[in-house]
Amino acid sequence: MTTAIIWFRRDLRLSDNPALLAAVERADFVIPLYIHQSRLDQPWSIGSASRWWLHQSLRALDSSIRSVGSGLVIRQGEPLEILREIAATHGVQSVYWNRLYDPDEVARDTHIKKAFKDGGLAVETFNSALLYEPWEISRSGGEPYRVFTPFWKAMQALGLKRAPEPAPATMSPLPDGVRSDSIDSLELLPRIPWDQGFYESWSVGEAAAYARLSEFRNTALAHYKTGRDFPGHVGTSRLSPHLHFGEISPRQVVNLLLHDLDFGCGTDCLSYLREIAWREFAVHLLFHFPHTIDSPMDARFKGLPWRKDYENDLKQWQRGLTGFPIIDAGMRELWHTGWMHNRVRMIAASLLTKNLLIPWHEGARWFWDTLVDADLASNTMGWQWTAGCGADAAPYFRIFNPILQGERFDPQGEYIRRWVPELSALSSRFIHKPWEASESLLADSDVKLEKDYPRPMIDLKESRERALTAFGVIKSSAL
DNA sequence: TGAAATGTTGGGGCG
DNA sequence: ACGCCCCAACATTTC
Repeated sequence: MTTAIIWFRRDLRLSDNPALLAAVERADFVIPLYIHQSRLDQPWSIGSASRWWLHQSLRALDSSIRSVGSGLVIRQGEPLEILREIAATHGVQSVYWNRLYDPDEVARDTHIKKAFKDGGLAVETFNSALLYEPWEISRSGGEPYRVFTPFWKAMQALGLKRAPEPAPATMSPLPDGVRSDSIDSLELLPRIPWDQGFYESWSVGEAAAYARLSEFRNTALAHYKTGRDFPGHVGTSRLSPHLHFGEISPRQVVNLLLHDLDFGCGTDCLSYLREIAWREFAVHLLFHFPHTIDSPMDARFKGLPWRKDYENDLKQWQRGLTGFPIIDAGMRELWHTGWMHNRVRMIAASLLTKNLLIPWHEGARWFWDTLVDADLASNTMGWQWTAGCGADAAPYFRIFNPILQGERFDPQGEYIRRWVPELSALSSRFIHKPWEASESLLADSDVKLEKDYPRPMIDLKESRERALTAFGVIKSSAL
C-alpha cells in the first residue's frame, strides 16, 4: 500500500490540479495538506486582507474535499519539518505539489525537494498556476523578456489554449490517525472586525470562482475593452483573488473563453486574455529578476530624490482623504472590500509616486496588506510600472490628472457617490472638483469643505512640475 | 493603460 | 468684396 502527500499552497481547488490528480491516481492513501507559515519576520508574509481570503478559501477547500472523501489536513509551522514528520509517521513514499514562483518560495521548495530526494522520498511538482512557466517563454537568444508586447506575441505564437485536467472522481482515503489543526486555530481572521464589507463583496472558493467566470463571460466580457475602464460599472472579471489563490486556473479561464463562445474570441475577449498574459508576464519578470521586489528594475531610479518625512501625507492617501474624489473613492473601496478597480489603482498610484513623490514601496506595502488579490509578482510589476522604474514601464512623464481621469471614466460620478457618500448630492459637474463649486451649491449639496471633505492635499500643477524635474534628472543620467 | 503646451486651420465678425 | 483678427477645434510636440 502506498501513501502520498498532496501539499496545497496557492492551488486551492480540486479541478485542473495536476499534483492532486497525480497523488490520487498513484497512491492508495492521500494526505491533502495545507501548511500555514505564520512567519512575521518575513518581509512579504501574507497580508491582512489576504489572510481573510485564505481563511474562507481553506474552508471551501476543506468542505469540497470532505464531499468527495477525506478532508483537509491543516498544520502550522516550518514546511520541511512538518512534511518530514508526517512522512515519517505515516509511511509516505511520495510528495506532490504545484509550483510557485516567488523568489523565497522557489528557494524553499528547491531546498525541500533536495532534502527529500536525498532522504529517498519521491517528489514530483507540476504547473497549475500559469499557461506557461517563466522559463518556457524566452527571447530568441534565450534571455527573458523585459517588454510586454513581444512577450504577448510569443505567448500567442505558442498558443493560448492549454488543456485543463479534470477533478479526481474520488479522493483516496486518509491513513488512520492523521492529526490536523483547525482552520480557526490559524487565527487568520482579524481581531478587530474591519472585514464586514468583505463578506458582502465576495464569495470565496473554487465553485464561486467558476461561477464568477461564467457570469463575466455572459455579461461584461462582450464590452470588456472599454467597459473595464469604468469603475462605477461592473466591467471587469474580478477574478484576481481567485486566480491568486488558485481557486481557478488560467487554463480554465482561457479554455472557457476560447471554447464556448459562439462568436469566437473577438476584440473584447482578446483584450481580456491580454490581461491574463500580463499576470504571466509579472511572474516571468519576478522569476528572472527577483531583486525587483524592492529595488528598481531600471537602476537609474536608485538615485531618485523621493521625499522624506512623508508620513502624514502617506496616511492621508491611505485613508482616502487626499481631496481628489476619484482617488479617495478607490482607497475607500480598497479598505471596505479588499479590492480596487484597476483604473483607480493606477490613478491613486500615480498621485503617490509622482505628485507626492513618496517611494513606490510604500504604496506596494499598503496594497500588499489591504488587497485580497495581493500578489507579489503583480504588485511589484504594477508599482514599478507606475513609478516608471520597471521593465516595460509607463514613461516618467505620464502623470495622471485625477480630475480629468475622474471626469473621463466616471462621468456621472456613480463610483464616487458610492464610496465617498459625503459628496453624493453634488452634481456630476462638480463631483470631481468640489472645491470649484460655489458656496451656495455646496450648501445645497450638504457639503462643508474641510469639515465634511478635504480640499486637495496638493497642487496638481506644481507637484506635476516638481515630479517632471525630479524624474527628468533620472532620464538624463547615465545607465 | 496622459496631460499640457504649442502649432495649425478655417469659419465668422468686423472695419 | 476683401483682409485682418479672433478663437474654437483639431493636430503635433514636449515633458
